[in-house]
Amino acid sequence: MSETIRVRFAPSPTGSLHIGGARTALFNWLFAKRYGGSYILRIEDTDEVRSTPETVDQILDSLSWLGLNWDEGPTVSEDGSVDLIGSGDFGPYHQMAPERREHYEKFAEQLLEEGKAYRCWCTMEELALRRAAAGPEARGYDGFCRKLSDDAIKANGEKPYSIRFAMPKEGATSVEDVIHGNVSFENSLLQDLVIQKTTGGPTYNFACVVDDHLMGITHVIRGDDHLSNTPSQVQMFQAFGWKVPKFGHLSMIHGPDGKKLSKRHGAASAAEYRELGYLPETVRNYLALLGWSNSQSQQIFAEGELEKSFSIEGIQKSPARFDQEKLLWMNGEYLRKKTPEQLLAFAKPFLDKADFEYTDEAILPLILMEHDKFHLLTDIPKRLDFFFRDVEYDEKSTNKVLKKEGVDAILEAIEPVLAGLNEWTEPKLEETIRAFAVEKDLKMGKVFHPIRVSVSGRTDGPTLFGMLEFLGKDRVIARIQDARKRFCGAAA
RNA sequence: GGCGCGUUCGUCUAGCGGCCUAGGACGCCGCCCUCUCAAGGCGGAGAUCACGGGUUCAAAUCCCGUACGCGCCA
Repeated sequence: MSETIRVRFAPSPTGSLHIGGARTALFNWLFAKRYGGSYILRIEDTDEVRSTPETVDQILDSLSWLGLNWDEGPTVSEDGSVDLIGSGDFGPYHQMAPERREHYEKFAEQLLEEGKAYRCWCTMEELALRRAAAGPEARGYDGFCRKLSDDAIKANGEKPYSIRFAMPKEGATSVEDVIHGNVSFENSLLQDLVIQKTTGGPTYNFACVVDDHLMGITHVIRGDDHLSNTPSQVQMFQAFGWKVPKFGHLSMIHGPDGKKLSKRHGAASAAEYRELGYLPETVRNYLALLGWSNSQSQQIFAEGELEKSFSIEGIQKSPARFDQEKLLWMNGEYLRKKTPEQLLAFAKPFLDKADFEYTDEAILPLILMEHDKFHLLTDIPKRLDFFFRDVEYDEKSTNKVLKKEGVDAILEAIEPVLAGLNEWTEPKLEETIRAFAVEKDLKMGKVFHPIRVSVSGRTDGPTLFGMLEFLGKDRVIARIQDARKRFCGAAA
């Protein structure tokens, strides 16, 4: 029997989209694309204290940026406003919605009636007290209220209670995991989890089970950190007589030190990588390669190729460390595939933030000139700034090149040569400056480098003659004169 | 502490009993190209496949144990 695959990504809006969350979303998305299923987005906002509308917006924004568009879930309208009820046949797509909360209450009540769950009046204090009394061996809930007599229950009357799931204590629960294979857990170790808090709200594990069932989820693909919760969830599915979905637990992403990736390691959210100047396709491609590969160890995937080659078999069980170096290399690869026009469009937000004015017509040929050198979108304003504003001289560069014996004389001598040029073009400039070096019996570098640093302020940059052409005669000569005064001790 | 998961070059990985004197990619090193910086081309170093036992004619690949790491619960 071939049922239609339905997967979901279910973030809690308590922070921006973490890079690990982005990968979980990506793998769900890829899974749906590859096996012809639906990818659902569900917001798990049961944490009333920490969930905020702003973080919902951020998460949706990051997902959209990465191109991980959902088939069902919250909707974002033209003006950017978010509707959490969303569109699709299984909504609302967030757990705080009244309709959803009614479901959780109804199903908790059902378990209560069927004797598969029970009311628990234990307070935190009582729990702590009994745990202390039981000694260090004691673990989890002691089942106090599960054993309560009818009279005792009546005696509790209207006092607030939580609802606990009555976990079976015999046998074992097997989790069917498409990545790890079958994993088995002893039931005696499973806790009688609270499914409804004293406040009336559902707990994470319960809401998750109810929603996964109601939304027809066939494969639950999530992080390895949930593997240990899974047998409890499986038990709940079974208590309702619901079909248990298949699971797929993805390994974690670690920082370079092997510890869980966090802000401590630098950028940890998708939004940060966007701001650093990474392309969405880079982040997508790189994240896919963390824990997945095809048999050819292919590195770069063209548009649409990833979702075609993706397969469950290629998913790695072990955790992966996040390698910033490789990400940077990959971004360079993707940047080089872009046309100057595309690069300009992508770089716009960064150019507009830069401290200079530019026009598209002026900057386009410069982007072309430097095309192969960018690793980040932020490199575009960084490498091109001196074409549009005054030179900022790099101290190392001026020390190394301009503050040298004989440099002033060379620059002084080249000035009239450049001033006398009536054809200010790249080939003509090259011909003239080379001829100058030959005539003066100087090595090419002896002439090229001082000019380069004088006009750009640094040793690295675009091809010299192209740069001179774009700068124009007046600015070149003015900058050479200025540099001589400032660094070569030339008379003012 | 209990349970669970994991372990191939520094890093991401290929490998699913003989093709492995372990392949690719990032990074690193060298050379070439060259007006700098990149990019590109070529080459190199780098993994006793965590360790110890089995099974087998043959194991990175199968089984068992140990160690270490991580996760969940407490």
